[in-house]
Amino acid sequence: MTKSATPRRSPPMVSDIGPLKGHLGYFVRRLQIWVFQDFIRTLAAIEISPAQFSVLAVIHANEGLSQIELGNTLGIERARLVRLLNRLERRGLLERLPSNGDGRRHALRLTAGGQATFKQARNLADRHESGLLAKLGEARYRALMDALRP
Amino acid sequence: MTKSATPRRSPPMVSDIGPLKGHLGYFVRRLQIWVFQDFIRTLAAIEISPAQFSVLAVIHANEGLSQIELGNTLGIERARLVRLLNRLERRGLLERLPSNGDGRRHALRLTAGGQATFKQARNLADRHESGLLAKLGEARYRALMDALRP
DNA sequence: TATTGTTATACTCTATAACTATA
DNA sequence: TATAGTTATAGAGTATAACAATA
Repeated sequence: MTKSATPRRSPPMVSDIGPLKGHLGYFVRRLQIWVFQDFIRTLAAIEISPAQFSVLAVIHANEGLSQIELGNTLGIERARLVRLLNRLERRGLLERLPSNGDGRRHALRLTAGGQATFKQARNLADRHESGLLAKLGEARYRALMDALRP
Repeated sequence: MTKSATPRRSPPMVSDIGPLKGHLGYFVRRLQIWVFQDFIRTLAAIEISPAQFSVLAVIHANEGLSQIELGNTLGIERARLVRLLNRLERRGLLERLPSNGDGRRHALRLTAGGQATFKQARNLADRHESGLLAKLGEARYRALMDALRP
């Protein structure tokens, strides 16, 4: 090929962000979007979003927990969680079993297929994380992790 | 009063987050939500969201810039920006003037009312930021700022 | 009475595609 | 042909309220 097929576009001209320079929330938001976009791209082949990955991870680590516990752990509203779980259940990745003891609760479990998908997801998520470390540099990555972890 | 009027609720039981412990994106997301909720509460009285604040701030610092420049600066898609600006224009906070030179562009400016509202917003946003520093502690706040700023 | 899961509604955000007017 | 702004649509996230079943 002689030349790029993509049309030449003017370099995106960026302006002064003014007082946003002094706001933590602005930079946290920009980083979060950038990280999630990379995550989504990396796991696109298996169609697992960041929220779905977090749900599978917590169920995997806490088999039999209830929806309310899952929601509290991840900060997801219980009404929102219902639809999230519906989709994963329809995909055959998890099941809602009757809870022993409390008739109001469901005990959440990954199915065999859910375990397999989660294993793939974890491999891709690890690749994503290594990519972050490479792009941010070890020092900055470590500084962020140390400052962010509660 | 003798007792709290709010019903007693069981302490939210939180589970193990498993492999999420090793993912930067998880912690960045949790922090971002926490910071934005605080921002929204602090500026609730004047009904300015984080996105609206960022738009007012960049227009204030770059009077006459175009929508595409504003979008590039903040990472906001131009289609989304249209509705954001519509609302602020309807509230009388900004105006879209004809650009000299290029008939396709608008030159964005804050109105007098927009300047006044932005001044209020900046005061409240500063209070929000001081609150963050107090809640996170100076060391952690500084570490985050240093690691986040590009 | 309170809690768990569910349904429903409304609003925001994000991602596209297509249209227009201008260049 | 490409760009700036606009409109429209669909999907996801967020915030509520209300309901049934169970405690």
